[in-house]
Amino acid sequence: MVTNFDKKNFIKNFKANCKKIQVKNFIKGETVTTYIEKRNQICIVLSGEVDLIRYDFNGNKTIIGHFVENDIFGEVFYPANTNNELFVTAIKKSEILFFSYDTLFEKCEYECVFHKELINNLSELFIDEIIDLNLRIELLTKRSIREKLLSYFEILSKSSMNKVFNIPYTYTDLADYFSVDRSSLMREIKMLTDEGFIKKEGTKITLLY
Amino acid sequence: MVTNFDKKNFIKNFKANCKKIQVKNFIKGETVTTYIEKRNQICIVLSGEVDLIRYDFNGNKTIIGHFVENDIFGEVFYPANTNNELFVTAIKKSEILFFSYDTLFEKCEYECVFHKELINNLSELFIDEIIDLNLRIELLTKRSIREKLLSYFEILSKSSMNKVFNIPYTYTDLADYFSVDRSSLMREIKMLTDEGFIKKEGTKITLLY
DNA sequence: TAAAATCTGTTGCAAATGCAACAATTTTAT
DNA sequence: ATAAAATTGTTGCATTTGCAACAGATTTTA
Repeated sequence: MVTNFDKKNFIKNFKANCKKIQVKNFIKGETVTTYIEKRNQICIVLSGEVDLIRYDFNGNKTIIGHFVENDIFGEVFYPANTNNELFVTAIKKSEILFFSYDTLFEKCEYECVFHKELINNLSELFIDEIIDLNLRIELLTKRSIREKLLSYFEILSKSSMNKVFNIPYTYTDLADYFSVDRSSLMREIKMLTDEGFIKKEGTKITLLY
Repeated sequence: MVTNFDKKNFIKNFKANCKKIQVKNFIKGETVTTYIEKRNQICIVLSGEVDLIRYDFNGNKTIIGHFVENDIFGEVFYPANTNNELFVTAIKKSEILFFSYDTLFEKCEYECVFHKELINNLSELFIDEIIDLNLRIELLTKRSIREKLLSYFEILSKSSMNKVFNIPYTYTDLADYFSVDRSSLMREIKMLTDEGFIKKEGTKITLLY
């Protein structure tokens, strides 16, 4: 985090105060939204988890983004001109906040002081989102599955300040996050294990170097 | 763009009005900045072009980001815990605006009305950055070089509203943008040409379908 | 404008990755 | 609690991609 700003508390206030927003609940499997150009929708995950899914022309599914509590997503952030069908599905029971970016900077009917604060804090959410995306790019640009894995493990290890940590995804999802074949990912993990770089128990990984 | 907001004009005003910023000039090859954790620096390209470069442990160079006029970049946007050396180099004569994100929301000593506007517009810059990053991820997650090329061509074609368009990079840089081997990229382009999908004259591409 | 540097185009071969398929295990839903 | 669904682990083989190397073209610099 950039500042000491309390994201969670901000979102709670946001929800309580601003009349320009909607909050909806979704059960697992439900479609939260589809990305429709020019709607300028922004969403924030209040609880639960959602995936941003792409189906390409031959029906292949790719998870483009994975959003958890306090993450921000929406069609505003997505480039136009990519002719993919994009939609967001709840992968567990989720509570999502919706608003239109366009109306956000309009004067609030209650002239609330809250608005200025809100806009400031929105920047923090944006920055967090940019950081997440840069992290993903950092990994995606690594040239081999091995390099991707080692970089990713490095990050997990550093952020938990421990040589032992848990991968927060299933291996199936991790393969998708790296955009590589699952069996190739498993093979590489096996090699890293056999070569003594890591120890693996389920999704619990221990760095041995 | 999300709104009718005039980014260029905003930056000009920003430069003229706000005392919390610095503007510096760089010649080709000069280092603009290095990413140092916790400095919370944000930069905007006023003119010219800069590359965000990563050198990994075995000295391989990767262009992580390419920023042109009005693009925003900086250490604030970059995940901590990645132990890479990151720095930004001017690839041509460039004028760069610097400020610290932390001081941005502090009261301006001149109490300028400009500040509120500035913060609003900063969001637009952030959103543009997020869109760029999502576009890059969209391409990076395509599973083959062929798919990457076709998606990219599709985007260039749509945004120029023409079957004929120019790739705004050298092929060397394009390979790096896709994070693939240059000769493999050239090979795939040759195959697309031979199979009659595209016509190629230098970096000018014509879609034949 | 000549020399240096970079970029393009190409290839053969090696290495990495993807694909398909399946059994075993674990998780989720009824 | 049990059936259904999803995930894991594995392999052989096909395909894609990377690597190295080089000559020719183009661009940049002095």
